[in-house]
Parts: sequence; C-alpha cells; structure tokens
Amino acid sequence: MRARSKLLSGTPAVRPVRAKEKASGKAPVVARMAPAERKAMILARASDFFAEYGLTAQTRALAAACGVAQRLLYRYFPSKAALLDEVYQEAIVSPFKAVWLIQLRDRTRPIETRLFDFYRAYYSTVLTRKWLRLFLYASLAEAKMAPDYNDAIVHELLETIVAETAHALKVELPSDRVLLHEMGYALHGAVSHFAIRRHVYIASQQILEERVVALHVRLFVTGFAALAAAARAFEDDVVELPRRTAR
Amino acid sequence: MRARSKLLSGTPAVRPVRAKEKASGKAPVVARMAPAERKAMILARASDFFAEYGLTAQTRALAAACGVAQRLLYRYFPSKAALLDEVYQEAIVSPFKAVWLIQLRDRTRPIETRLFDFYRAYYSTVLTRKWLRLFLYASLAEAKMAPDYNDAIVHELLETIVAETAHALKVELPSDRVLLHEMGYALHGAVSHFAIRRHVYIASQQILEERVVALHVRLFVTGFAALAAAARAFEDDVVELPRRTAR
DNA sequence: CTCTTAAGTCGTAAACTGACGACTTAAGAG
DNA sequence: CTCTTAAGTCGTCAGTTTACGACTTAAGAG
Repeated sequence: MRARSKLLSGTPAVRPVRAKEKASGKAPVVARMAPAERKAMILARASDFFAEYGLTAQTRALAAACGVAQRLLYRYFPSKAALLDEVYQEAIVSPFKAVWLIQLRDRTRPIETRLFDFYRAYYSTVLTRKWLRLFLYASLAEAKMAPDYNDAIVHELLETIVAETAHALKVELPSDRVLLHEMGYALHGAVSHFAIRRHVYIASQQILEERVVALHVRLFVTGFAALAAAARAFEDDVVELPRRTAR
Repeated sequence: MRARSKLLSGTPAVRPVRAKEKASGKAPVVARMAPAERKAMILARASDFFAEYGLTAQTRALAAACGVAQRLLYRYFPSKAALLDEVYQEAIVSPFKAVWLIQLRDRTRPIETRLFDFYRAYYSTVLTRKWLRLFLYASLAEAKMAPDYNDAIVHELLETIVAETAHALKVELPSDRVLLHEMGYALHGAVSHFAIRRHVYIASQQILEERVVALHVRLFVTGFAALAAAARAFEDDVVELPRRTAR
C-alpha cells in the first residue's frame, strides 16, 4: 500500500515537526561517534545479526540492533551487499591465527599434543556459532566464500598437518596434493562436523568438547599409517580423474 | 537496488512464462491435473526450488518454476510454512532406507566392506546436493529439523555401526550412549563433511567419491580399537557434565 | 559564544511478498 | 451435447523492504 498518497504527493514541505520532547526533560542521548568507531560497531553487530538471522535478514532490524536509524547504515556502506562483504572479511577470514601453523610445526612436541592443542584452539576460536553460521549462510547463497577460504587458509593447514604427522610417525605420503588434502580432512572434517552439530544442528551438547577433539585426534594418529597406505595405493592407477560436472 | 546476487535475497529470476497468446490462436494449454498428481508435482519442484534458493525464496518464483499461477499453491497447501513442512518430510526423512541397517548387521560380510557399501549408498542417496542444502537451510532457520532427524535415524545408525565394528574387531565399548554416538560420528561426520564440501562449499571435486569413502572407512576401522580405548577411559571420571548454555 | 561540519534522523518512493476473494474454463458424467 | 464440478487464473490487499533526498543537531575549531 502506497498510503498517504495524493495529499502529500508534490507537496514536499510537510513540516517534519521533530518532536524531541523537551518537556520530558530526558536527553535523547544520540551518542554521536567518530566514523571509524561507528563503522566498527556496526560491523561487529552485523556479523552477530546476520549469523543469527541469515543474510536475508533486514537492514531495519539490524539498525534497531545497533540502536541507530536504518538510514545511517547507508552512510557507511553503499548497499547491503557491500556491508555483507565487509562482514565476511572481518568475521570469516581474520579469526585464523598464523601462529597456529608455526606451533603445528614445532617438532619438539609430540604430534598428538600439537594436533590436540591446535584443534582445541581452532574449535574455540574459528568454529564458533557465529563463524559457522555465517560461513554456511554465505556458502549456500553464493558459493564463492568457501573456495576462497580453502585456498587461502585450509589447504596450507591440511598440508602442514599431514606432513607433520607423517614425519612424526615416519610414514610415506602420496605425492598428489588432492589426496593429501583428503587425508587431512579425515581429521579436519570430523572436528568441523562436530562443530556444525553443536552450533547448527544443536546436537552433541552433552559431551565435553575436549573429549571429542581428543577422540578424533587419537583416531587420526592411530590410523594414519593405514590411511597413508590406502592413499598411496590410489596413486598407482591414477589416470587423470574425470572432473565432476557441477550439479 | 536489489542486491547484486539474486541468491542473497533468496529470489531467483522470475520468468514471465505465463503466455496468454490469444492473438496467435494457440490454446493456453493449461494442462489440468488430478489433485494428487499436481500436489506431488508441486512438492517435487518445491524441494528442488527451496534447496537451491533457500527457505526465504518466494512463492511466486516457485509457482513460476511449476508453470502454474501463484494462487494455485494455496489450493494445495494452506500456507508456505505448511508446504515447507511437507517438503521436509518428503525430501529429508524418506530417502533413508531401512534395509541399510539390516545390511550393516550382516555379519557374514567383513565390517570394512559393510561400512564402505553403506556409506557409498548413503552418500549417493541421502547426502545429495538437494538433501544437504535443505537440511542446512532448515537447521539454520529453525533448529528443530536436525534433532528430530538425529533422534529418528542417525542415533540408531551410529549405534549399529559402532556395535558391529566392535563385534567384528572384538573391541570392548564404553557403556555411555553419548560416547558411543561420538565414536560413530568419527566416521559419519567425516563422510558428511565431505558431502558438505562437495555440495555446499563446492570443493573437493577432483577426487572420486569412492576413494574418499574408502579412506575414511579405512581410518575408522584401523583406529577403532584405540578410539574405543580412549572413549572408555573417559568413563572413569564421568561427573555429570554441565549442560552447555545456548549462547 | 558563534560558526561550520558532518553525524544522525525522518519520511517515503518503488518494488516485493504472503495470502485470498472472485472469476474462468477444462473435462468427466449422463 | 449439456451440465456440473472443481482445477486453475486474475487482481488486489495489507504489510514489507531496500534505498535515498531532505532535514536536524551535536560537537570541535577559533
């Protein structure tokens, strides 16, 4: 419904009458902020907001969650899509800490300890409710989120994990990178799926997360030699696998 | 302006298919169908449609995809929510085949073969693009989809898998059901995460799915005894775990 | 204290969305 | 062929939703 219509169309001066209630004596408390500060505040709220309600949630509700007018969002971001892009960058990519890779390569410590400590940290810092929900919403809607993240972060992580485990256990690895990645995913996928169960499926709540991580790491380390042997066996009859057609 | 990505707004391009063409003299070709048939047709299209564009996609676009008027949807379903409920039932719950559980319990066959065959079938039949995307969209939006599915289907599956593997390998299991489930998830989660990578993240495309399943099954069977031992060790100091507060 | 800048709000356009009353017409029964 | 039923469509209501022009006003500079 257009509402209002005829009477006002063409007559711009409607006398806005900004009833600011001086009578009440209460200060409006607009809390004016510096641009950088305000933008950071909006981004922080936006990542929580869209993680919770999905990327199709409305800018009005986001503005309400920020305690500002909806119009203000458009002073800091040209469009909702641009806002979402910044949310991705801030909430998806930046949580991964480079130091983790260095610690994973610290061969003075047992491999199982390194893996356990890393995945506890990764679970707590990256695989949070907010991160997972944003990542899934973005992947379902656009499909380019996850491949970028994998190329930028996960692949190097998987290669590190597999290389370090192989070195610690004196196991020979296959040479194919794709195969190495899948080996790493045996652990990475198991932990990631646990996080999805917790934060998206709302399941697996009754067990301590350290225990789950410990179980998956134990399985991985124990079966690693057999896993590598099975992967190497595939390389004998590698004949340029046909690429799956998308969908 | 509309977001640059149509998927962001959950809205596919609506094709103006409704051609009246009285001028051309061609019959409108309304293709009148029997109610049961039409309803099944709408449900089939709807599961594809909502899997692709999300549960927030619009009824007008769905009607266009069905080649019927939007109004017709409301002859078969009282509301969009009711339509979605039927889509869940038809597309999420029904693909799981009861015979799989029976085959998993067939102790005349090696456990690794049983697991391999089952997860190949489960991957091809259940963990499809459509199923996964619907399941994720529903879980992200409502939170009661996954728990129901887990209670109805997954828990029994996990218990069967763990029990059969333990029997085949003569391994003693922990008594706690939650712990048994997490053991089973070591394999189930790894395969499920692979499917999510393929169908949602659009990654891990360059390796044959049988190989991935074979790798995960091999790891699981090889490390199962150690996994069970680690799980049993947790039972000594079970002290009524505190329930996680939801966020 | 006054002036200037820009942070922040208001109101609304234009398009979108779920739902439904009223109408049209295909197709099986007799 | 006619009649009756119900499959299917049109048009629209009422409430949303992104985006933006116009305006208000807090707060630092001099």
